[in-house]
Amino acid sequence: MGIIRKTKAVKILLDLFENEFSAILAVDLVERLKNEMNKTTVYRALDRLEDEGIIHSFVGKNGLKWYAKCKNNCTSDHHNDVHPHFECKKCKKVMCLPVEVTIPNIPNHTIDNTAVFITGICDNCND
Amino acid sequence: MGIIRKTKAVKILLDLFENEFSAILAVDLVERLKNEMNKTTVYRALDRLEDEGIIHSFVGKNGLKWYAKCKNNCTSDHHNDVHPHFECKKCKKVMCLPVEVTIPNIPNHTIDNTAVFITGICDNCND
DNA sequence: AAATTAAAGCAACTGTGTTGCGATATAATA
DNA sequence: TATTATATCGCAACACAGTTGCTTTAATTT
Repeated sequence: MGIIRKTKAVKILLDLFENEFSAILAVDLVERLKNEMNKTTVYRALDRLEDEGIIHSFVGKNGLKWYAKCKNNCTSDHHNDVHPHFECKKCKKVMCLPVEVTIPNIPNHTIDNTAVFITGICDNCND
Repeated sequence: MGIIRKTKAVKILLDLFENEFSAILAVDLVERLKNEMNKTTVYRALDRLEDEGIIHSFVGKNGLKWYAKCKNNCTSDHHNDVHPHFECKKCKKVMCLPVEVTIPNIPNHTIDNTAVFITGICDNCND
């Protein structure tokens, strides 16, 4: 762990996430890259990038998997990106929101991980 | 809307949710009821019950669909159950938490719906 | 450059959820 | 109660995201 090969697939994906502000659907990546690599390759490379703490994944309302770049020094052991994900009903984009969500104390429960998924209308579409 | 037929499937499902505190996986329902009804029937009856505001659904970390009984006078138009769902890593149960989660204001964003999914260890397993 | 190790490609598969449609049950009406 | 209308059921087939096994190819190591 800690070592990730700079394969063609990894380079392409890294580049893609570098230039993409919003999150990307796994299936969209497969579609966009179908001429450059096999879908198995896409899924496996995404897995590796996530293991390395370079990107993180989450599941949308419909059960589809999204990926977005990590910004908070995540490692293979721990993802620090516990921010909400926001899906705009208009432009359909999904974005990471740079805000903290505080979960109220729940008696006797040990909280391990929190995923917040918000839908609504984003700032861009709200003008 | 507002009228739901008391079919065999609906009765069985209602009874099941009445006696079940935690949420139930759709696939588990299909499995549990496979001798009594077809899986298509299960999915369609669940749809109807959700439309009527009797149960609500959400998606777990793995993309699987969960259903749980509504407790806050939900209607077909609006589900008021905006509580977190908590999955225990030990007993694997998923429960609705009766707490409010406040999402911080996000400039220029219109919030429509919020889904919070928490994983950890529940009170029952924490003793 | 040769050997080692990891990633890529392909095809076939898994599993959840959906759809179309004829058969059947429920409710409305006569 | 018998008849008609309408919604649900069951079945088989399908859609589709994601996975697996295995062989080939590419990236590192020595």
